[in-house]
Amino acid sequence: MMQPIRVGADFGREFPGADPAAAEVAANLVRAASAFLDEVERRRRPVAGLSAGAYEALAVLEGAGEPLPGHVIAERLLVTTASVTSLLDTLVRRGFVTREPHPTDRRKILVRLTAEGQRVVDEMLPIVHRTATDVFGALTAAEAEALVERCTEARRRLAELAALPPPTPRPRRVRRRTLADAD
Amino acid sequence: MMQPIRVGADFGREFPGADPAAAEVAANLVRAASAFLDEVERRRRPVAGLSAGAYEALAVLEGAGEPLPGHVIAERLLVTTASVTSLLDTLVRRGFVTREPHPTDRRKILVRLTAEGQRVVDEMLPIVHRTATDVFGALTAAEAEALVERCTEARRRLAELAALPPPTPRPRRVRRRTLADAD
DNA sequence: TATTGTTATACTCTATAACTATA
DNA sequence: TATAGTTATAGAGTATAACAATA
Repeated sequence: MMQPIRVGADFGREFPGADPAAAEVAANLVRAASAFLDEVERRRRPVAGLSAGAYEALAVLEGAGEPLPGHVIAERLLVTTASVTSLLDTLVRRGFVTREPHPTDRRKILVRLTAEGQRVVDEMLPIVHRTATDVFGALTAAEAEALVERCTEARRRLAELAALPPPTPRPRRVRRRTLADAD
Repeated sequence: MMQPIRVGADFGREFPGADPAAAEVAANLVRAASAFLDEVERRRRPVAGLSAGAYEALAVLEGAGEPLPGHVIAERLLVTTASVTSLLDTLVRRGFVTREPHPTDRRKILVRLTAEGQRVVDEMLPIVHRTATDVFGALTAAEAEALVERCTEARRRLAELAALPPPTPRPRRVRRRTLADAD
């Protein structure tokens, strides 16, 4: 009952110049990734009731293996330092990290994982990996490697595209209906 | 310079029972999908400055080909009717949809795309498909089909998992470091 | 009673801008 | 001047709960 997301037969007429197979790949990839993240969040919620960003911040800290200044966390999370400030407010309030002064540079703070924070990470990371195993563990080594390769090529291409100015208005579309109501 | 996201050599010791290949597939898939959505948003922003949810709502309306009651939009978007109310407030204010009374069921409203809303959809959808073509258009038919298949299997598996109660605490993890700082 | 939609409220995430302290 | 962090402010998105109107 769970079928691939497919484009309609008139896709080519409606979107001249667009590749139907590419559209299907994109739709199916995005939906799969989104469903995966939903399942991770569902399983992870009971651990500490934190948002995805908060769990990521804890994982970054734990991955570094040492206290980190705020702007480094901001870089890894791809958000502004202002956003990190409020994220850390939550984590400090919940007792999962502490702020301490940087020993040599007094502009900086160091964010340190508490024992409780470490406990959260120790519960949370296996949940993520277990979910991955539940979802993708049945793939053959070749299938897994092919998937990783395709995703890496896509990320490579996307990194190039992101460096370009957004393309200007496309050829106008002809008529209606595509993969709209695929759920 | 853009390499696949890989787990560390000690992954197996740290996360007994977790499949390293599955973890790599999950990480690469999620990152690729996220980068794709970022690029779509970057290209789509100039069209009308709407959020992803607002564009999706317009696409749902246009895909249906007729005015829809609010709760149907909520179902398709997987959000509550309360969320749709505020989403529609924005779209009405911007002039992209109108609310009108349902002819027979006076509890309902019908949301209708305006000419301006139609214009937004006509500009926006080709941008999405063009992005897909830019990113995935170089795949062979076999590669594309394999990708679609793997994603569909994952969604199928995830639909099963979502129906289960979240699994209870996993075997404890042994030591530190995995795919933390892969960016 | 159930359904539809709105309002009220609250919380999180994120951003920009202005500001302080420090380098 | 540049960097690090905070505060203030704002806006989007989402949710739950209570409610009104209608079926």
